[in-house]
Amino acid sequence: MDRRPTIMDVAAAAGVSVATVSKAVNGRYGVASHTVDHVLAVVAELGYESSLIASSMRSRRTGVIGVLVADFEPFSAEILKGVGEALRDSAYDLLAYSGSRGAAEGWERRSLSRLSGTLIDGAIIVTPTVVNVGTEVPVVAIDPHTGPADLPTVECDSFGGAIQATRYLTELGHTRIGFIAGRPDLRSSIARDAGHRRALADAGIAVDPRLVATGSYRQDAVRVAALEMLRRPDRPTAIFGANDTTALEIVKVAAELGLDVPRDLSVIGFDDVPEASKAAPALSTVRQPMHTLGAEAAGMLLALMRGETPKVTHLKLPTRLVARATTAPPL
Amino acid sequence: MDRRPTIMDVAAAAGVSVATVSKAVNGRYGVASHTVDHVLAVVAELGYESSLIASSMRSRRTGVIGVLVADFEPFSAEILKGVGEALRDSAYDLLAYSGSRGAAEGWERRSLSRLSGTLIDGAIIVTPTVVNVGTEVPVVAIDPHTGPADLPTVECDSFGGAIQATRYLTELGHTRIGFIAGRPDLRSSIARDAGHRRALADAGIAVDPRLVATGSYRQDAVRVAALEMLRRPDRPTAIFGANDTTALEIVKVAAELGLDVPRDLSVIGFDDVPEASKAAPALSTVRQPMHTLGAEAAGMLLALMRGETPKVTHLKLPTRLVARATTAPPL
DNA sequence: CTGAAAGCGCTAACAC
DNA sequence: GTGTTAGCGCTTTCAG
Repeated sequence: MDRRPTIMDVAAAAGVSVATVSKAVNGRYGVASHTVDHVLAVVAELGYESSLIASSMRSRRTGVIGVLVADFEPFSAEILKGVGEALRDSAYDLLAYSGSRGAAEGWERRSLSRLSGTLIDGAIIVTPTVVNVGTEVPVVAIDPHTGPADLPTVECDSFGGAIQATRYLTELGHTRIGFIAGRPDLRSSIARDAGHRRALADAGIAVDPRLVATGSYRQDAVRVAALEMLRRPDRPTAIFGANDTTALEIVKVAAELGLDVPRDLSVIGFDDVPEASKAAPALSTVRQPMHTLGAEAAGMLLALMRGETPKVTHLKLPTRLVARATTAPPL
Repeated sequence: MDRRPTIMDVAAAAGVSVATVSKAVNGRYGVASHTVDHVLAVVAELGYESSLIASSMRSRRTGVIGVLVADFEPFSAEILKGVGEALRDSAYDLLAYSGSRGAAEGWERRSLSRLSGTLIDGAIIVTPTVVNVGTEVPVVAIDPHTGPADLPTVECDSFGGAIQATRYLTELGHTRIGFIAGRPDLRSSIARDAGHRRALADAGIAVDPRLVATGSYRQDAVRVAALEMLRRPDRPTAIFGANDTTALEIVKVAAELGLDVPRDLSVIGFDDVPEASKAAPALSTVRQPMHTLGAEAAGMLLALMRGETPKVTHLKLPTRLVARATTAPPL
């Protein structure tokens, strides 16, 4: 726990000024090469590393890209892997940040504000609910939740994906299909709801309002909704959960109620997070390409940071149905 | 992209000094409550958020915990989720950092040095190769790679896990069992090698040095090793890869060589990252509890940061064999 | 109760 | 080619 050497320590040990050390370390011109060598030797000997904070405070460029998430949960972790892959060969460090109160409204504004202009040169915000953030650095949003943003965005086709999910259910022969939605104020959530209704309409099935509930992507709310829906005498034979976490919770509730999945109840989710395929039974779902989402956002951000204007600033990626073990024809 | 308001802007708008703003924002004593109210109102109006960097530069406490990784790959992403879960209800922000040259030796020293004492109040380092890092903040290492560290550590039982893997193979009837190791200088890697040999010895099988190679956890090296091993006339009927990434690459090479897994070759890995179960065929492996690893490290770090001395400073968690579709008896 | 002023470690002008 | 100096935005004594 001894004190980390500062640039002053190096300067003193090398017998030069701090300015010279700074120039030597950063490879600036105007320093004799033997001085550079000497300084670098002292740097190595002392194990000096410039403080990211102090330098970023002055220089306004840090070589760090930030990924802002509400929370490190499965979805954002997958995104992060994608961003990491895309940035692996770039010269950028990657910093992922999650505020302590991820759930609180406005986390993205707070995090961005705390980091931008100083610590990071650019940011990727994952599932922000607020997107009109004024910042000093380029920002790309992944799966933004509110209306059309002025921010460049990358997301998957939630509408189309939801159609795939519900259509799959209708094609299996289900007619009583429940839907447990995400947060009603969120864009992707609304799109999934709309897709569900469209598929139902396409199959000539009327929407039963008692078979639609709001889970808000929150475990407790999903549980309440699922319990109520599944205790009905005319309970649905299939439920579409607006994301995998929702769907997994539905499966759990069904099990508690003594219902066999998929015999008594089919369940399908959305996302295909790793947990979906590891669940028992493995969850049928609609896969969104989370790695690609992250990688595309990274590419877009890099372009923005180079001062370019990306040709596509609102990328929408396709989804794919992944039928696994929680779906079957109705009895 | 307008400039973020600084504390000076707030002070000017509120007609007070920056010192007063600082005190009001941070809830320090010695400010009239009506002044506080007024300042806070201005803060809200302007959308001011203190710069994490600037404050950390002065105050030495930031309320941020850092997770340092070489790279955001599957293993570290799982750890991160575990840490995130454990810290969800704490007051700490979580910051995960990966330097641009994650592969380079000494990344952990560099990252830690750049962040510690300034940006973060404590750190969890994932799979560091260097652990004698002198720092100003408490540090916990997960799965450290070198000898007994003076640092508190959390890791899984690599030795026992490797025994499980190889024993499973011998029990299936394999006698020619290859091993593609990780980096020879890494602790967990050495332990897996040792476990493999022990299980072989237990089964009365002599170690054939031609069936042991070093993959260094690097795709290219694994490929070379696997190709060489599998092209031998007396090729092994099973290979144990020191981690899942290694094993997955072995499966790939086998396929290219026209070998059917598991009919012609059994493959088993180590870790059970999400990718293992999603692979086709699904990878048999030894599961290490990555979430728990992360959560335990977080708990330990929190204790350290509170100034406590954790009773256990070197935690070793058990592993579990997960037999899936890449293992079968030899022909 | 409030404000002026001194830095935290570093970089970038600008002198020498 | 090298050193001096002025801040970056903030917190913290210490006066008033």
